[in-house]
Amino acid sequence: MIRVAIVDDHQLFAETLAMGLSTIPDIDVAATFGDGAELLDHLDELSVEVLVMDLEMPGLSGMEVLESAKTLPPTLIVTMHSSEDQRRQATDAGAAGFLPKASPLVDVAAAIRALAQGATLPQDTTLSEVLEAHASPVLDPRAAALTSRERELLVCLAEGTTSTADLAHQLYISEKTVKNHLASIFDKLEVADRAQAALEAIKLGVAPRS
Amino acid sequence: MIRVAIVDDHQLFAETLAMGLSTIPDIDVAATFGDGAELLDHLDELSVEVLVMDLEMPGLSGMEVLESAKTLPPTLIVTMHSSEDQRRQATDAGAAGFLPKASPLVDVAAAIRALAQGATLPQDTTLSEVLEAHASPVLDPRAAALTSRERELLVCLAEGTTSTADLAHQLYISEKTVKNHLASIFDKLEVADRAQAALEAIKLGVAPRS
DNA sequence: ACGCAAATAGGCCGCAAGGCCTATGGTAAC
DNA sequence: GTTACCATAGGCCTTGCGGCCTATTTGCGT
Repeated sequence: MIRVAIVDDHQLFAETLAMGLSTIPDIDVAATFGDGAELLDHLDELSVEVLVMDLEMPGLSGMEVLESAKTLPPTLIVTMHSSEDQRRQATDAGAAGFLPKASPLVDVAAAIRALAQGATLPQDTTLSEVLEAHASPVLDPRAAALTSRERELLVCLAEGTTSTADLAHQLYISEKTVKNHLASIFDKLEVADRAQAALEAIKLGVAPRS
Repeated sequence: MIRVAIVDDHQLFAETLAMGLSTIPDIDVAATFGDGAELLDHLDELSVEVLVMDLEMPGLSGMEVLESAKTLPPTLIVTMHSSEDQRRQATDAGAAGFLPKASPLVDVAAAIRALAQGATLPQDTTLSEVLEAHASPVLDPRAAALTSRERELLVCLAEGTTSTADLAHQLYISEKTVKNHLASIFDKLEVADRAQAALEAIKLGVAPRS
């Protein structure tokens, strides 16, 4: 779980980005702030691993935060007007990555993973390679232990197919096999029943959030 | 379920706004588009009830869309630089509402509900009253039939407390009562067991999405 | 060639879950 | 003051779930 803080003066953007990132199973949004001053007031208490910040902000701007604070976590700049100048300025000031707000969410997630591992984002054409290398979420060890068939079953479960008979029909296997798979799922996810398994599958990103 | 389309050239914003709005139980995001031309190409097929659009866009801007298209659904403008001029221009061109991107998500949701009912957002101080009037989601009739105690039980369920005994302890009631509540929940939500009830509770917004 | 894990399938058993019924005290509506 | 609904609680019964075994076939790695 990578702990992230978001700093952006547009509340709607900050809020929805927080929600979007929260749905990614290996990213946890610890807090969101409206400007740099707020951030610096609370950063110590939060043990944040990666910072996601806008440059344009009222009060303390992102640029000023980068320049003033010495001990920031690796910081990803996500900004609207991404000129070459800004980019250079920001990286000179200590930003570990720089993405335009036109990027898709998966790229932001990939960038966060890269920064969490101590990497910095290149500004040249190798950027897309770095992002692709970190494209897939780091699965929880419990979820990683699941076999492909167990994952299929979990998806059905999380979509509301809960009875043994229905699961058997939907997967073209016998009821006995369904129960076997379920038993090993319960074991691996450390849960007691179908209900908990379905909820856990969604939390871990194994099944989609409808 | 209010069907909404989002138009914004900043993919990250459009994507996360779509996710954020999707988590609101009475709002359904039918599609997102990157500029006005894309929107106009597909709008007919989608039967969208409310449009959420940025003004600043490459290609066909929001302003141009408002002026060119005659038969748009009620349109909410969500923009970054909200000057009085822009606001007047947009409403003159047919926008039914205007909010800055600094607004919280709940306000956007409230505005969408207002527009879906045919209202237009006022620009004066009565705006907050209108938003407050539409602040709470229009609950699914099935969820609306639940009693307060049944909702409490569903929240526990959706958070992973699935056994009768645990539920009884957590709510300070007997196991028998838990089963009674569950039975009426199954009846009202039209589900068969605890697993489906937990999933449905999250879908309907009765229980939080952790 | 061998071993290991996954996917399939079955048997057996005990307990919990879900269906269906009655009942009582409290409270809000009319 | 009567009606209606909610929250509480219990009994009874059947089915299905989950726990614990064994077993066969397939495929992958070495």
